[in-house]
Amino acid sequence: MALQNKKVSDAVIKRLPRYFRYLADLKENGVLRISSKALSEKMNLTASQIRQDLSCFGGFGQQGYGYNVESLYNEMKKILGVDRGFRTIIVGAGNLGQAIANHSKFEARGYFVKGIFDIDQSLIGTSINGVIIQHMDEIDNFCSRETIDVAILTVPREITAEIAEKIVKLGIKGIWNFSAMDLRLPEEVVVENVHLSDSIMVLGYKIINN
Amino acid sequence: MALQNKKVSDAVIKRLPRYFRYLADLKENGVLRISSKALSEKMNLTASQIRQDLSCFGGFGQQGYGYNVESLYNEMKKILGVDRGFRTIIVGAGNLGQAIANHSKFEARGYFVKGIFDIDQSLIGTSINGVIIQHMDEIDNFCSRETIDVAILTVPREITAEIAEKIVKLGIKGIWNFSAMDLRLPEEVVVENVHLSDSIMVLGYKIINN
DNA sequence: TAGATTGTTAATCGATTAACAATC
DNA sequence: TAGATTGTTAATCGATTAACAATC
Repeated sequence: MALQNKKVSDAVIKRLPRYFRYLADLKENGVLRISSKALSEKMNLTASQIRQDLSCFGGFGQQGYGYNVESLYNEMKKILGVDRGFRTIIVGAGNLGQAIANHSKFEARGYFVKGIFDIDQSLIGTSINGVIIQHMDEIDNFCSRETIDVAILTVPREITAEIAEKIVKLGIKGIWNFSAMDLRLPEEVVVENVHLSDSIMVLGYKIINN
Repeated sequence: MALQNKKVSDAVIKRLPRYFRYLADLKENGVLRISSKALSEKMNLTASQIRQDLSCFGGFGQQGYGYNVESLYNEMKKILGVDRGFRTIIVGAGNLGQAIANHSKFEARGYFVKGIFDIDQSLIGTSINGVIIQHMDEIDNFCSRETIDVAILTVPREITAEIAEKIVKLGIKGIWNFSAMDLRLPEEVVVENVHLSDSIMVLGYKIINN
């Protein structure tokens, strides 16, 4: 019943969205309860690991019964902040930025796009998903008016570090970084990297060695 | 000097592209040699880990000297198959598929886009980066004419499993999967997932608990 | 009640770090 | 030669798995 007294390990954290996904799916399919054993078969994990993972956050199950899908789903929502929500800006409205802005799934996960920024004059003033693209110089103004939690950085590699530092000063709490570069920022800011070229190279390695 | 006799662990594999990146950078900056110590400081790892990791693939260093940047870079290129190259198709030419097709970086890593497929009639016949978008029904024909190594799946979740199974039959060796779903495929096919919504949710968790 | 299944403690496994002889 | 730094073996740390008493 220990509610996050010990620091939850990165390995566990990385599995949480996956639990969330499977629970959403089960709920969708009208499944009311599930045991760690049954879930482990679906997810290709051990039942033991599932119980260990969940016990980091509380005792959500019941002996002889298993877990109530809906209530575990709701717990996971809370743990991941889906219900809380995150006010988000997208910096860089190129192909990738646009793809993300158009992706409704993120909103369903609690990430609400409040602003989009670019330097391309042909983009500024147009809107994606109801959000008008503004010039990057407006970020400062915008972030002092609005409280923004998350910045999604889809800008060219060369300017990523500079922009990251700028938005950190504006009080942003987390950065979702799509540049193939590791940011070094003060620890009050969380960075989550999506290194796409790293990912595809792992695929390549595994193909060669499969 | 053991050349991949023991299976290289996933933890090591995931770090390889990062080594590649840093080595490319060092080379770019004209650095000729680097010690595990110096590299560890740049990469925020331990020197010990770097030496352990590299020793999975061979003895690339020299006592008292360190590693020759260019030759280690070239080794890494080989290990990751960058020099070898991978013939690639993109299935799904929506925002994300287009973003990837336009991203020159993947070509620099050895991933050459040979075909792009979609079902949207308004896209078919147009081209991205010199590659004409074809109807998805053409995948079979195309893949029997051309040998394709990698398929990048940027299609809606609902049809991902179906398409994955289809292309597996066409002899594809690896799938880069962008759908928030885990594919279960025969083990002769390698799958690398980019679960974007999983990634942003990890960011959210860390923001809440930072 | 009997069977099922939890949460947790202990055992195992694997990955990271430390130490050091070998040697450039 | 002396200093630096490797590759590797051993020690430590952490994550996963197994086992089981508690209990629904």
